[in-house]
Amino acid sequence: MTKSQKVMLTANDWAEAALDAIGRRGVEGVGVEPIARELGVTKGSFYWHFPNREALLVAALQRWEARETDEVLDRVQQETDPRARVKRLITEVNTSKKASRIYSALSSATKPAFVRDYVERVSKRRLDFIIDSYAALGLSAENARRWALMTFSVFLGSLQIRRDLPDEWPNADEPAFAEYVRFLMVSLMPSELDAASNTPAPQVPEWPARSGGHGF
Amino acid sequence: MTKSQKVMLTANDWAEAALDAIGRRGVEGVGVEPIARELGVTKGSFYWHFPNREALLVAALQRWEARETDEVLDRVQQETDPRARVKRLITEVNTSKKASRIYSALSSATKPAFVRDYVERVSKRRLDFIIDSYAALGLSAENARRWALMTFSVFLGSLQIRRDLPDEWPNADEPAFAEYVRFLMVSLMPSELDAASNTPAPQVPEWPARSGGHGF
DNA sequence: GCGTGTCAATACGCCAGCGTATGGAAAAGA
DNA sequence: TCTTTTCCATACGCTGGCGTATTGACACGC
Repeated sequence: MTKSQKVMLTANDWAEAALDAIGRRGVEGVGVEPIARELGVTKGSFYWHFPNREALLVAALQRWEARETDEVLDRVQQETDPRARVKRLITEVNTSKKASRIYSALSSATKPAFVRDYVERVSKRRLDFIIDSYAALGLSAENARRWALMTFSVFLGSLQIRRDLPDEWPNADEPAFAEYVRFLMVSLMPSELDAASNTPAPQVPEWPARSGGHGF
Repeated sequence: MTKSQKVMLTANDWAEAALDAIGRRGVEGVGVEPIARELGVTKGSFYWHFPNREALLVAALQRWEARETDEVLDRVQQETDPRARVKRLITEVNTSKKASRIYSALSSATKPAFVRDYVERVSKRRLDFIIDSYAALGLSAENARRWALMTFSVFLGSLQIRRDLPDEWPNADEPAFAEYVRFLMVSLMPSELDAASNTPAPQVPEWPARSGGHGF
């Protein structure tokens, strides 16, 4: 354990700093010399831990993929009730402004081509998880997919709105936030009729009309 | 009219090329020398039309803001029926893959600080337009806002899904696309009960429970 | 104590991109 | 025709960031 007082950076420290830089300055903003300055060292340290800048990006992306799947999904997956899962997913929008910035920065990145692979895997895992949650409610495969796509869209779109129009988004401590969450829960949850309509696998479309709705 | 055969670039040509570069390489990818190469000229041409790179970005953003408000909204605004407007907005997701890439690149950009102002104005105009569309259905201000936030989220999230998970998104020519649009229309449209419940401006929440839903 | 391995600082060459300065060609005006 | 204006090319200096090479400072095993 070599760790006197000079802190001794590890490769994970660099990867974490790179992830932070992605969130604050985008993928293009990940430079070894700028990050070295932020860490209080020079790039002489970096090129001992990594062969080049691309390896740093790979390490950061691996770290990101691990966190966005294992940690986040595990936290939502502890909810056994599918309805609680969706609600948890919605309220999860307002947690970790930093993680959402990283997601959007990676989603819009193009330059290192392999970034797209990580984004695609993480996004697909999330979507599949939501699909499974809706399927657990008894929906057919097609319907579960439709509901999941809409819920995932709301999740992603909410992240962007909160970033682009922060004044238009209710704060988590305001009552408007809880009201909006309740509103979304009603809108993003199929009614019992939908679920019940799925037991014998009907061939007719399961959502052609709406009898009631949000009325009271 | 000086315009023999040497094409004679104008400032708008540069701004348009910069917008295209934003969509393909992000805001950081807007360089005067790379764009000059793409236009078949040198930067000697650029610095005659613009004082510096920042001015090019401003010109590109002004052009973008004008297009995203006047053109797009006018195209949707021609629909007088609020329901048709929302449907038009949804199907508009699948048009112009390039425009959506520009939007997302600008939305995740941070470096020139004034980019955020343009994104905020364009986003707010779009959201306000959707809010007005729902208000035209007879919803209260709070409810119109809630529905609009959800619809706008679906719109933005769909753009991201189509970019991050293109395989999971139905093509416009497949029947699954039309079915999903119909599904969204049902989900993103308040029922007549909701609208009717708004005439005397009731003080009780207008969406506490759901009587029916997507069942058939 | 003494080498060995670990981590970081320094110095260097390289390249891409910004901004400037200057010159040139061709059309427009006089 | 001669000047002026318009638009672009060329050449230059400058900066920031990448990658390499070399050296240096500790810690630890022996």
